[in-house]
Amino acid sequence: MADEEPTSIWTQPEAHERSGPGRRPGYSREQITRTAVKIADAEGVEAATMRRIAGELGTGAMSLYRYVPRRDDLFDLMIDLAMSEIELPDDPSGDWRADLTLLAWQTRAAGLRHPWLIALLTSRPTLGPNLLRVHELALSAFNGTGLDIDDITGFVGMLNDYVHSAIHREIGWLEEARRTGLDPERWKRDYMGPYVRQIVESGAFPLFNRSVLDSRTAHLAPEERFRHGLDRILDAIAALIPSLSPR
Amino acid sequence: MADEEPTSIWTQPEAHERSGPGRRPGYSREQITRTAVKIADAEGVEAATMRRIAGELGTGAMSLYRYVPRRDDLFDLMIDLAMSEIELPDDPSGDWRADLTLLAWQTRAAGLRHPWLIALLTSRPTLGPNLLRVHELALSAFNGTGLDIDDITGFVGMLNDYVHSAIHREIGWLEEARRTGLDPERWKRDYMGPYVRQIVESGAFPLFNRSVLDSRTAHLAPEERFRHGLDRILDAIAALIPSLSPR
DNA sequence: GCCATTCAGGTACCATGTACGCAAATAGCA
DNA sequence: TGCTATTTGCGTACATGGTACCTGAATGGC
Repeated sequence: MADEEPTSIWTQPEAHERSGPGRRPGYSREQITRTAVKIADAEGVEAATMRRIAGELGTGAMSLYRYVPRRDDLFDLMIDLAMSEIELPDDPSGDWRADLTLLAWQTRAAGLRHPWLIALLTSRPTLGPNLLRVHELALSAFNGTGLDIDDITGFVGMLNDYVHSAIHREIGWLEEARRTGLDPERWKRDYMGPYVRQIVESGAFPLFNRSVLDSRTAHLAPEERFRHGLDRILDAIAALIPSLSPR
Repeated sequence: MADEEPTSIWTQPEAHERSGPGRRPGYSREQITRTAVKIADAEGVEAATMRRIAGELGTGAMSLYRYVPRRDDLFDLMIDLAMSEIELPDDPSGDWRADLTLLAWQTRAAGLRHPWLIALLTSRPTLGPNLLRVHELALSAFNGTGLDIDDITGFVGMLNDYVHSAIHREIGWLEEARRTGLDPERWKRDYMGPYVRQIVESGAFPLFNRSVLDSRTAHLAPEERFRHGLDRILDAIAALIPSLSPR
């Protein structure tokens, strides 16, 4: 039963409820994944090392390898666990805009709860069951609009691009502050601040300056900023749907 | 001159042309960065280790630390070097759509030449001079359209989101194949293929199935796919610009 | 020609993923 | 009730990574 061949973790389900000889497993994929998620939430993914996770569970690092082939696979499991928190109806409501709005806010909530989620998600081409579930609902929101599948995937892609990068921006410098070990306020003032001020004062990039100095949305609460961008993307999609266009 | 304080590398320019006592530097930031880029292009960022870069230059790993504070800063320098290859006019042409199209294709070209670029760019909030230059041109493309700065940054963000994630998708599984050490063809067939087939055959996600089986754009050449998506985003932006709308 | 200063880079330390191997546990069978 | 095949638990060990520290070599000014 040697699997020399590297295969996706989703094709290697956990051996459940075995009935034969041999010691019973003392842990589980889910338990390990939950522990990893807990650590990553509190201290960042880079803190969720095999030894650390094992330590948290009161065991040795190598024990984990009975449940997870490689650390990268654990990332896939973490992503899927986080995605499982996204609560959506089983079927689309018929109002694509409402469905996608709900999906966007749910995704944002999960992304803020697990600041590593979006970075992992966009860095690994993974297709866990919960990602599939969410994606399926996104696609099905456009059912009945008369769009063909290419347009639908295109629009869902547009929305996902926005949602992911908006969350990324919202978290980005917060995470960077944590990684460098400074508290967010100091990071902004002492680390990035002086450089940005220097750029602004140089006057070399006038529109960048305006985007820093004259921006109104920059001073909005994060939720409002997210809502603004989301509405704009949904407006854009609406404008591209021929059957909705006045023309 | 102890800098205990962590500061952005852009506020710590290289000490050029010193006139005092002491040995002359034998290397330079740029030389080190170019070497790192060359290695990363050929074997991935993870191969561009301090030892490896130093080895390529015929020196010891620790010598690099005279020029670059930390490896992360080297990433910022690599990003900026790659961005410097993006060739753009100094001033917008007056045709925002043409300018942004050029920018998108130039960005794609750089992203394909340096498969690590987009991943690093989206994972690090960096503001190197060349990124600023490119961003400034993107913003200035909308000068004269009567849009306020918040709308402009919003539209530029929409475009960037698309361009980055489209390149990411185009490279994504290719990079994953390289990381796992399989050649791309085998990776698709043996690694991801069986799982996708299993999902499709389960029939659990009908629209996902259609997006896999009935998609026409999936079979387009990568350039055409990119062009399609780009046109759609630009159409969407155009539709959102009030002064261009028929209404 | 001496000296303060700067660079080169070897050595060393610690953290990480993980291959290997053996001990412990367990269910079926004698 | 042992015996055995099988499976898990996990200590040890190795390779590889970033980088702190330190010594010696080079260099321009006095």
